[in-house]
Amino acid sequence: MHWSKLFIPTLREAPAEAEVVSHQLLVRAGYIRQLSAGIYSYLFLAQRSLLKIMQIVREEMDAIGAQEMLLPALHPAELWQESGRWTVMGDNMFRLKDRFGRDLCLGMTHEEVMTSIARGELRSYKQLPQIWYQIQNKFRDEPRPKSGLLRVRQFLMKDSYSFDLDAEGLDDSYQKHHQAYRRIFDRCGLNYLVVEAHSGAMGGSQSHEFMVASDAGEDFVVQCGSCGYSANLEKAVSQPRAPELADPEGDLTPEPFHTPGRKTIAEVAEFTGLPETCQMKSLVMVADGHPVLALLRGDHQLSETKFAAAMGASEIRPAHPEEMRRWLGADAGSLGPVGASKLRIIADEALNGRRNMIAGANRDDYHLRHVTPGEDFVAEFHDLRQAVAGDGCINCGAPLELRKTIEIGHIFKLGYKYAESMGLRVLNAAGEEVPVIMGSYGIGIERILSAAVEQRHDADGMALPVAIAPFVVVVTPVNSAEAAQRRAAEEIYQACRALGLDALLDDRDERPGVKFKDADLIGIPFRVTVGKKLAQGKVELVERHGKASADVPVADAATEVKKRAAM
RNA sequence: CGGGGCGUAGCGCAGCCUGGUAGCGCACCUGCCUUGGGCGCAGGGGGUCGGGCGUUCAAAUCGCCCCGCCCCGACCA
Repeated sequence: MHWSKLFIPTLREAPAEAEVVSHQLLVRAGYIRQLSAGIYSYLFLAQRSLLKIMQIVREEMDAIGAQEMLLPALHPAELWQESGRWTVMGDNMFRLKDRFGRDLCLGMTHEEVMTSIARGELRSYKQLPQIWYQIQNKFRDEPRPKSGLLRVRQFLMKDSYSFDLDAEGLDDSYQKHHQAYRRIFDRCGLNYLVVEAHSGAMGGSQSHEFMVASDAGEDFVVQCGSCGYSANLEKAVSQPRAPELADPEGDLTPEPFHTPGRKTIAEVAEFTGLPETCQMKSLVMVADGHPVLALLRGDHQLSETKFAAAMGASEIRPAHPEEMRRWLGADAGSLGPVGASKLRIIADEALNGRRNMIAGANRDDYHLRHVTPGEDFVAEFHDLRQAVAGDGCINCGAPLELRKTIEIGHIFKLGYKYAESMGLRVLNAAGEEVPVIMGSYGIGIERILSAAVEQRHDADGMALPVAIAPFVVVVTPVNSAEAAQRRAAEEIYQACRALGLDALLDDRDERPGVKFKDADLIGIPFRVTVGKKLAQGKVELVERHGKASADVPVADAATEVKKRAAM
């Protein structure tokens, strides 16, 4: 295509509100424009890139036997009421009414619709397995859209759903997706990692996330450099570091001592001269309406995800100050497990086997020393703490690293949740009616583009991988006043097209600097510069990523690009 | 929803405190010039100063209300 005819509105300066690199560059390079908070228009270049990403996704999904469909974005409330998610999704769901006052919503995900199709049509185990997918807009009323295309209210998702007769079949569908996702992200040129994840509001038993390491991301994952264990921080388990000081020996009795004004772990540590690892942190929580005292080692943080899972609770919150006083008789800062009879007590495993620790006394401005779990109070032990960098790997003991990441894909084993709530059953070989076991699998299309920009950019702009760049090569005559350059550039451009390369001819009447800057900014992987060396029959072939440059004969330029682009 | 910041030409910003003709750079248009990294010169177009109400002879500027956007937090597949 001829650049002079295209709409590629590049900017010298990034809009003030863009903070993360991918947002700044996508706007500056004329890929996207914002319509409203978390709502973006994808202009010509973005659309070309997204179409390429979607094509890769399609090819790999089709390769595992998945069948593409397109479901509605507009859903009746009844469907979501059946699964129970009409209420579960809360304010995150866009809701509207039709002219008759009937409730509708915009689809945030499509388990309900897919399940409703399946239950209407699937009758026999002989029809299984099935994998159905679509690439479609999702709508989520995010509390806080941010970071350009990374967290938005309307976005493209490839979502697929598997239907199997039994757990073994689901394993197979899950593995197929896992492999397909690897191929998709490999082909898109991303460096990514696969981590264990928790299932959240989707429900289900097993789940993995595909993550791209980036400071622009919002998820934290821990990773073991030694054995490869990796998990979302919400889910990660670890060996805690050893307490800094050994516990006092013996069957000592809890003993109150005055701690005036010392409320935080740090203040008590400073006051007693003992490390934070000697203290029990007491957090009063409410899980599905029931009061719970959660105990952690002083230096550890509660993982709310793990806590909710341990409680089997769907809604958890910290207790209000008046609740704490009612249940324990003291304010936050002096709370502890000894004598806490009105609450269920659960403790992190790092406290199991510890002796004679310090805890709040349930009396304002007092703490207890010599508190021992199992002797001075009874608690259930669970993994409740958030892993931290430097903890030991649960598998091999090596120190864990913490990385910030962008989630680009997520696969779930749903189990029977939707089949049961929505009545999706088939007859098995024995003629018995059994529920179908499901999986659901998502890829954020725009996040692939954003993550690629985050991962591959420099001071001049983006350097997109060949597979997802809007064009593979741009042919740039340096001096558009020179007919010979124009002619050679046009020939090379045509030769590239003849080889099936997505080529762009920069035929604009601009100074060379402008053309170079623009080409770098929008991130075309290869540039053929037609300039002075044309007199010797040579042009320059420049790779955007790394800026390596080579002189090649005019006649070889297109084939050379083709060769390098295939690498 | 809590905290903070911002809203003046397409983009980046000044002007506001101390009320009195709306400015700068880039971009855009015309002409000349130039042609290997956002070139130069000359001329030109473009503004409900986010919106409403109020104060005032007079409001971008002061007051009140509202809206929008961004960041932090809460929340989140």
